[in-house]
Amino acid sequence: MTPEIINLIFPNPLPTPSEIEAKYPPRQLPEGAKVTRVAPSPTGFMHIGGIYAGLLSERIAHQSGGKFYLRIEDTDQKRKVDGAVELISNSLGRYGIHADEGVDKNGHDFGSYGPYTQSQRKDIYQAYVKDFLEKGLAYPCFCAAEDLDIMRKIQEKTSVRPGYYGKYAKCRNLTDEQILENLKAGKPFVIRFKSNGDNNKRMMIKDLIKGDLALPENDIDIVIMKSDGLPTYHFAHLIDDHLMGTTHVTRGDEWVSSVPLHIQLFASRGWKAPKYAHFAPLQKSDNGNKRKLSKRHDPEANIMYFWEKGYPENALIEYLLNLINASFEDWRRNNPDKNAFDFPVNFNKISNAAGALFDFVKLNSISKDVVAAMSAEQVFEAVLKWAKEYNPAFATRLEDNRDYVTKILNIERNIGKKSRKDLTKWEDVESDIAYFFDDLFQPNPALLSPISATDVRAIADEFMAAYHDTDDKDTWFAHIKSIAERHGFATDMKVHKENPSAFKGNVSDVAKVLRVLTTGRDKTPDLYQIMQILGVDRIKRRLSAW
RNA sequence: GACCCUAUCAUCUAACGGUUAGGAUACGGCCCUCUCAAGGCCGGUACACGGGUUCAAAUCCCGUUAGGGUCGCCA
Repeated sequence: MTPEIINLIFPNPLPTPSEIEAKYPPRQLPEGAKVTRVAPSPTGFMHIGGIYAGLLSERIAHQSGGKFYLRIEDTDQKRKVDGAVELISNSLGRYGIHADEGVDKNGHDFGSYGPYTQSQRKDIYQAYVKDFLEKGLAYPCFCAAEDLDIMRKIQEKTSVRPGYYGKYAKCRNLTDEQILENLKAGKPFVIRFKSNGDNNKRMMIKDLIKGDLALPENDIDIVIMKSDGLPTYHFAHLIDDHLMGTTHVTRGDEWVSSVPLHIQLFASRGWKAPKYAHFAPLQKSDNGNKRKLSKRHDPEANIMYFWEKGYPENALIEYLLNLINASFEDWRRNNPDKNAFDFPVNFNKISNAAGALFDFVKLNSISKDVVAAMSAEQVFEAVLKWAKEYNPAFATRLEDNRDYVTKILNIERNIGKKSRKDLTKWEDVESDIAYFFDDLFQPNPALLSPISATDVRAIADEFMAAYHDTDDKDTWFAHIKSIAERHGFATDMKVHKENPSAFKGNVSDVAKVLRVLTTGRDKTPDLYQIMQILGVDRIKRRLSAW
């Protein structure tokens, strides 16, 4: 390629590769330290898979004493959305996935291997593209989209492998004169990599998750620089992961078939390629088939879904960790008090099978455990934070009744293994505790049947006549038992079970009357504690209102 | 169409030539019990199919079937 052509392609001055490399010295890291990254595109949508990828990469890096950074891959200007970087940064931060280097929520760089936004690295990529051109490793291609469509149709029709390679790579053999002519005519062009690969040969690839793979060499002359002057993913990967010193690339397994190309690219510059770890993306069951969790069809693909529902951040992290390494749950059982981030993540233990189905049942179960391990105060703060964003009226109620609600949340909490585990997510709290508030309390006398109205009346009256909120639980229950006895209900469950026809019911029916009358529900947490919190006046009112 | 990957309970998975195929979630039962939840105990359910190799196969090989992925100026 003549200097004249290259100057026509890159008229503006560019740094040389060695100038650039001088600014990216090798990282001084201890032996075995891994450098990883998460590299989302700012599309305005944070996929749960992005959290999965971020978590995995972050753990791998930090557990090895290495570095983890965030890079914004915005080379597709069409898909770029305002505010997307902030969303990415906030999303990762929310789950405790902190980058050592990268871009903050305002789009500002931190760290010394930047810039970390690809659109700001245009000169760097172009410097290398120019170098590729000079070395004869790349060439300009003037094929328009329509030309490529025709090419593909012909390939389809003649049943040959589609793609820009071999004799189909028309621009590969353009003469300098032809290139000059096109350039001078102002014809749009891209730069393509001149592949020397042979599709009939296999190359052995070691993937940290998938194991050894034999993939065909790449013979396609892929685009490395688009007509807008920005690089494609493949080229940006080569340049960035080299300069930024990435040692381990963790990414979705849709990239597996590009690995031969990537290795080829690294080899073309004599650079050491990073190690690759390809994981299967989260799946969704669809009519008996599995498919990727999709932005369009699955609300839970969007990380915001979990914010709206109020899933504790820890719950999602634990669930994801469990998918990353199934041994997590054993570890958790043996280390109930440790931070989830202390769990040692291991590439070898990532399943190399097809992607896992996202399982809400399991998530909910984990979430219940996570919530049960929190203090009432912690739950209160978390619910309040959630409500401020998603249920402002409830937030106001919470703030106006901080102590009262904290007491409610404390019912049967932190009593070891028997702690209540009925709270899954913050969204559920409002309806769970509604009956503690007079304006939300809904009487439900239908639940009292088949107990007779006279019995209900008598139970309510007699209970109230001798209810003292200073009584301890045993005294309180003895009182209920005595009411049961007086009205022909068994006080002993076993006695009732042996001879049910001798009684109207048993003491649980008496408790049920009180429960339904005071809460409007037939299923509640411990009634003694509920009454303690409700207070004498409220109980009296509800028992007599019937 | 070509190429690559994958296949164990309903779900996530363990097993790396010899196990009554293990665990967790879910489900069912019992116990506990003022209801519910929790907890304790118990239970059922799986090696996709067909051939090999081997004394021995979920595990290795081949094929079939099924699923997933790639083949873009998207990442």
